[in-house]
Amino acid sequence: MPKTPRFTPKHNEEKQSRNAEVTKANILSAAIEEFAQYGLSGARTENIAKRSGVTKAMICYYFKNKKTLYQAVLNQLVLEINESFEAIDIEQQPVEQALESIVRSYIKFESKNRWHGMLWFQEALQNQGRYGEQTGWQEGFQSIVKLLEKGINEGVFRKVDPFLTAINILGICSFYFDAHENLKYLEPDRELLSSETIEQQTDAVLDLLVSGLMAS
Amino acid sequence: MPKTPRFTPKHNEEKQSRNAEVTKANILSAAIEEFAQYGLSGARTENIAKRSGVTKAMICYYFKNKKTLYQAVLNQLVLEINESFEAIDIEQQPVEQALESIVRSYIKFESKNRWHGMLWFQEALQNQGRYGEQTGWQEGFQSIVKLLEKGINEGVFRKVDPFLTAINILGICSFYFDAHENLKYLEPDRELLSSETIEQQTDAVLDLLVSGLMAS
DNA sequence: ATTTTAATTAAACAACTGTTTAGTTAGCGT
DNA sequence: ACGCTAACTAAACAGTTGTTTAATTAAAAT
Repeated sequence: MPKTPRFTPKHNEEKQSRNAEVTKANILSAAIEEFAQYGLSGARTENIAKRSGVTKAMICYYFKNKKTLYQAVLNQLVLEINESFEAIDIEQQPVEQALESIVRSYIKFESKNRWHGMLWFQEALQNQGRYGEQTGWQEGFQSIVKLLEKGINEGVFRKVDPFLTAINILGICSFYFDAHENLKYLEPDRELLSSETIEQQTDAVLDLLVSGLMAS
Repeated sequence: MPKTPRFTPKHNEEKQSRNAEVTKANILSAAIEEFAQYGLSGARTENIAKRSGVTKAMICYYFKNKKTLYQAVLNQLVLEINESFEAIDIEQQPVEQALESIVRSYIKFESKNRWHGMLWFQEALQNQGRYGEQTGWQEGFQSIVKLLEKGINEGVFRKVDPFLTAINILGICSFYFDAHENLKYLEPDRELLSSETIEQQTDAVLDLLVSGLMAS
């Protein structure tokens, strides 16, 4: 069994040449980027190696092969999304406020975590790892549906189709980031990923959704 | 110089074994599907060949190589989207009605033309062919922005950010189709691509957008 | 009918890419 | 300080994939 190497105990953890955990993590995060851009068959192990500053052999050393690495990436992402969203308590807050906090945290997640949405999209396009069937984000989706139903029953939201509307909410939040590389040419001056613009976008989304959903 | 073979003049154009135009078109449409799913580097010429029922050699015979074929696909798609949207006259109609006809025709286009949106997304993810810079869809986008500005000036629409809102409209319309392979697991009973559900989705989108945008 | 040309294919080729191997080195434990 | 083990590398290997070649066949032209 492998003994777990620790960070350099003295001085600080400046640069440490050999550390299994670290390089493994480096490969994984490089792989996320590569797979997010190019998908399973389009990704190149060479690129993943370069991105993480190791040789191709390391990938097989730690992850057996490309496909296994891809699965590892998928699992990693499921973990990350779960821990990001389990904190939110929708049940307590009033529906309008709950909607706002969901949208805010989802947009924040997408902006901090670009690769996630992109990889999710690759999965949608190619559907190889059956990411769509994985638990985790499905529950998140269902909680949006529930929230909408609750709001409708309370008479706060208009009578929309909860399922389709939940999809559309997801779409509004994701599209801006996932399609960014194409959208950025539209108004080159406006830096779409700057924190100010993201702030404006968040407001725009909330504005549109709240006005679109509220009764009366 | 190649003489252009015509369709069989007599009887009908049932099945014709050898016809450059037809096989070229077959390859092109097979390539659209393959590239839309797997992107440039992920696509396999072998698959494109199989999908179009010819040998790999034909691809190079007609399109030189994979990259050139990819460019041809991109050009083809620009043509198609242009001819689909140049017909719409937004200027004349009242803004609310114009918005509705844009959304309707955009959703219809996406539903009839699944690969387009998917390929556009691949471009967004990998940004290799600079599809985002290509003319055509940018103009379409600008016309949505213009429409929103007009509606705001007339006091029909609320004072939203026209640029961001245009992106969000696009997002709502696209996401449903582009992410379909992941969304379809959410409610397996509901056939998302059936004409009824698409109809419902169109109504849901229009409902959300109109309520979200209208003043008063 | 025959010739000619373009469309098409099968198989070889070449380039690329994922995986393995054998060997090297850093760092920990003693 | 020394040796052992795990982290790591370079290069070879094997499998895949894009492209080319040479031969074949269908259809148009004469």
